[in-house]
Amino acid sequence: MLKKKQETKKIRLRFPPSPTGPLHIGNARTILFNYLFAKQNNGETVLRIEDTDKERSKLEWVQNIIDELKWLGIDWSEGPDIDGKFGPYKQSQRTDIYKKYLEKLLSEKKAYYCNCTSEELEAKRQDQQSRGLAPKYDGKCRDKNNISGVIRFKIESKKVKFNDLIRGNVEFDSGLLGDIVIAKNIETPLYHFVVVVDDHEMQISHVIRGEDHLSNTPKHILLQESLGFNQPEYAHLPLLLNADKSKMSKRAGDVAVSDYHKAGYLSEALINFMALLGWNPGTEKEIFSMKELINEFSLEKVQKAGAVFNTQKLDHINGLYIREMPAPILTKLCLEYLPEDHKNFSQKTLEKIVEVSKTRMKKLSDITELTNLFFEDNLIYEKDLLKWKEMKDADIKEALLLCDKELSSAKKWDAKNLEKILFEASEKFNREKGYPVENKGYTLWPLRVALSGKKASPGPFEIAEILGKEKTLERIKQAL
RNA sequence: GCUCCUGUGGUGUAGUCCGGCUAAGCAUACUGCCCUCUCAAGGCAGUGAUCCCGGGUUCAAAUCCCGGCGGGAGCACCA
Repeated sequence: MLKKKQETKKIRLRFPPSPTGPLHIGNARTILFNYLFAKQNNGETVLRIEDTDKERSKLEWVQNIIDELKWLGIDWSEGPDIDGKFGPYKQSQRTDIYKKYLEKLLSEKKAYYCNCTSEELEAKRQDQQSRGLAPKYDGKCRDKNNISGVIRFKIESKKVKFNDLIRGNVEFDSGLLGDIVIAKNIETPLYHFVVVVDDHEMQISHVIRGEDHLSNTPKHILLQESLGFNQPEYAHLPLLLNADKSKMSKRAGDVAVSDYHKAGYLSEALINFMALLGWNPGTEKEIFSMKELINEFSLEKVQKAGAVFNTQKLDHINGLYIREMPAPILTKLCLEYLPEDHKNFSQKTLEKIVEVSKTRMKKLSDITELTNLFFEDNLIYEKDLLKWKEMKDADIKEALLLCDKELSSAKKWDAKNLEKILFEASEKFNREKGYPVENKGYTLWPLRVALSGKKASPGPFEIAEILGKEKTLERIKQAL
């Protein structure tokens, strides 16, 4: 039945962020689902900036939203940056359109001016709540014929039913609502009103939004009915939750896409992870490119319960993408997390550094800590760290001396050859000292610590190859 | 308080519509083993869910019905 409607009607989705802050991760996920649904159905997408709240909306946030969406690989067919046939795409520039409909409602007596004071309203609200009633406007100004004040929309008391593509049939009693304010004045319409007008004007076919809007839907439907608009299809996505299961937008921590961007998450990984929050393909596959998501996404497979945003899983997926990434590209992305003097290193060397470190990375920013050993002139570490198991200090020294000697005469300076040389040295050393022959730790551990200054690092051969002969021998001497 | 949505291991989820094939699959996290000079990565294994609870229907229920309880969201001259 859904199919039939779609055949006759063009699929048009909208991305409606509000520029009162940076692009929120929950918002980004909602937009992603809109995007996937649109792309899959060959539909069009509209980026609509919901900036009717002049106090809180800022231009810089509009830019942040556009930048981060593009970074994520989400594009749109119409929007404030590229325009389109249903523009303008910032609500703050659409006042005339809203005004027209506002006047229509007013003249048809479907809306009216109200000049109750906020103190008065607040008192009534308190009273209603204390009596166990849902707080709602009592309709005092309904028939007063005021000519100024806020504009209220007359909500008729009835059962409002609609079909949600994810939740099925949903029913609300609009009698519990009370007349809602749809505009502060004729020039300043409010959210519920503009959203309904714009969705109609922009010919939006499907409204896919967060579950927090589920109980707002009857207001929108009533408004549509009064205005004579068609009703779009609705789908309400489960909310993104904090670890304590509260709504994620109410968290103070990292909730902006730009936070994750800066921390070094890859856009592909973030997209993959976000898609899995509330959706699954019904198979055991869980690594998806955007292209695959577009093919395999379906609203029917969207979960109904809220999904906790689990950073551990994000880290895992991100690590996976990092490991899969070709060295040149990964290196380029890592550049900004490397110290300034990385410019003294050749592209080839930087690639090697990244290559030997990438299995340890969860995020791009990890590269800083993981690779500082390659960029520092003098390593600072406790001499004790050089000791493998219960080795004697004298033996550590001897092991390092041996490494120094063998490496000094190495002809081919690459990891593979160095490994061969050092394995032989290790065997020789263990035999002389009476250590277990196969345990290479007696030489390799002191060597690796001498080269890295860390208890965990890439192997000594890789490090040596990257450092080069001169620097390698220098570090060994410093450790002695 | 009222309304609506929702409820499978710590987390994301499969299975729920069309009851039995799985006393619950996968992934993550955690633990251990293997690999190994270390840490990762990789391979293997394990801990962890009486499927929110209580009734009912049935030969049989995570799956159907009823009643509770828990969680969340919304009830703005914010969006």
